[in-house]
Amino acid sequence: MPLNPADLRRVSVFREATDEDLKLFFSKAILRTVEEGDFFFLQGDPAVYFYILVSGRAKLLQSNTAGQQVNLRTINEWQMFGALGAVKPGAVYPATAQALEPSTALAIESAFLHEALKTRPYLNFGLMQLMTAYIQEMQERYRELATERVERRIALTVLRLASQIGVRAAGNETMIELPLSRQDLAEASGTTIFTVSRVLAEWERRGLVETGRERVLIRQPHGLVQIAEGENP
Amino acid sequence: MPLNPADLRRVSVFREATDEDLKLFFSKAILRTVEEGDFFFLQGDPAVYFYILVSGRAKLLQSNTAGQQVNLRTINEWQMFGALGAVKPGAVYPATAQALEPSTALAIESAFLHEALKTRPYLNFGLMQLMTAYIQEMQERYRELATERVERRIALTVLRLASQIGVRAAGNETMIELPLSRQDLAEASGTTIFTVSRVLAEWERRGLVETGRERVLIRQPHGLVQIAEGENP
DNA sequence: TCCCCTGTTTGCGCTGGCGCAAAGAAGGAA
DNA sequence: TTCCTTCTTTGCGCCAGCGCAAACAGGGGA
Repeated sequence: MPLNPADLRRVSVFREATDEDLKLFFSKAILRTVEEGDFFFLQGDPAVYFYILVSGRAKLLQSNTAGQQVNLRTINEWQMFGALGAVKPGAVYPATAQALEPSTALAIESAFLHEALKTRPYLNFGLMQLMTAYIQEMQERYRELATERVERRIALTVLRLASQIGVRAAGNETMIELPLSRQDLAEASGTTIFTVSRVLAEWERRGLVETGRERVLIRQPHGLVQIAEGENP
Repeated sequence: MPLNPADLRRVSVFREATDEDLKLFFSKAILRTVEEGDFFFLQGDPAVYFYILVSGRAKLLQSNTAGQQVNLRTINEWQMFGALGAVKPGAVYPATAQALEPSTALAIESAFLHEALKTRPYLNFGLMQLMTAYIQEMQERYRELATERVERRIALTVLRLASQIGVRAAGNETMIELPLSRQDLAEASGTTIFTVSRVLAEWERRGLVETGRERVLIRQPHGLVQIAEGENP
């Protein structure tokens, strides 16, 4: 699959870019290929590059000193990640980026984006939009984690991930396929794989989902929405 | 206390502003006074204004449908808040801002900031710095909430708040005074006032803190750091 | 000074969800 | 096909922390 500068326009931040800018950024980009489970960067590394995921899927995670992990977000094709370093030169990545499948990404030096920001208002706006949306998502998730019970949290997480990285199941309008392990869901909803497993098993008994190894198929999105929102489910 | 445009320079975003810009923003500002417990804005209101706290103290909080609250951040003098609306015109406040003490703030129309951003790179940079720092804090807090036990979370919260809004106790270098109720601490650390009360009582027994009505005095910051970081306290 | 309001403490019981261990599937490699 | 690895399930026990209720205390107003 040969990439060309115009592909960059699929990245939200570059939607308004001129063709010249696209060429310029493209010429500065290095293509990096990463195996499933390997890392684009580690929490604490100097944030020299930012990335644009071209193919595959990745996750941003943070670990505490004991090694326990939480998933901060899941990255889809044509999304930017690791861009915080462009704002604060000399910063380190506050999280780790790990490939969920074999993936490729364009790597561009943060310093280059940093310079570009000075003269291109559309970039500033685009980045701020991204950051704003992300802040809002994190605030919501924080509230959910603090106030909601596990089952609801898992439902909210599954629905959120479905809208972000889910794909419609073949031959069906409403069914959504999620290629995530119990571990991934546990880390994304702030619980353990045991609890996720039990909750999904219960949902399967009720016909809401169908589960498999590293896979969740949502059969009745509406049922999950009810659990996620219901007053006393 | 008469305010003048130069005071705006105490706001991080305006540090690099020209004197003319300060005058301009100042001329657009309305001074709002708010009683303790009252609101600058409510979650869901159209984000027409952003604010700069001039005196007092406030908190940003979010509630879920059942009315349970979480504190997102505590706002000190000369900090901006409610500025997300400037990025997305037509947005609503994603959180509620409530005064912790009698407070005053300058209110400026978001649309004005939005326009100003188009021609003033320093504003873009300043705002992004703020947003970046806030994203990192939220990510950390999210991880803490997901992976740490209550006592450690409370210690982390108290230390964080101490650095953000604490004041040195009179006549002592290391002791820090925090004017927060158990309720505030519970909402900021994602637990209940009962648990906060019990934990603080235990710390007081150990001589780490001194507590009072809506007040915590940190006697041994180092002791709290140990709890916050200790492998197996 | 007393009263009232609001915040805090504490005892008690309970349970949601964690954590381990061990067994059970599902793929992949050879 | 068989073996091995990795992921998932399930039973079981347990306890951290929640939630209620009721008593307690501090501070401000009259």
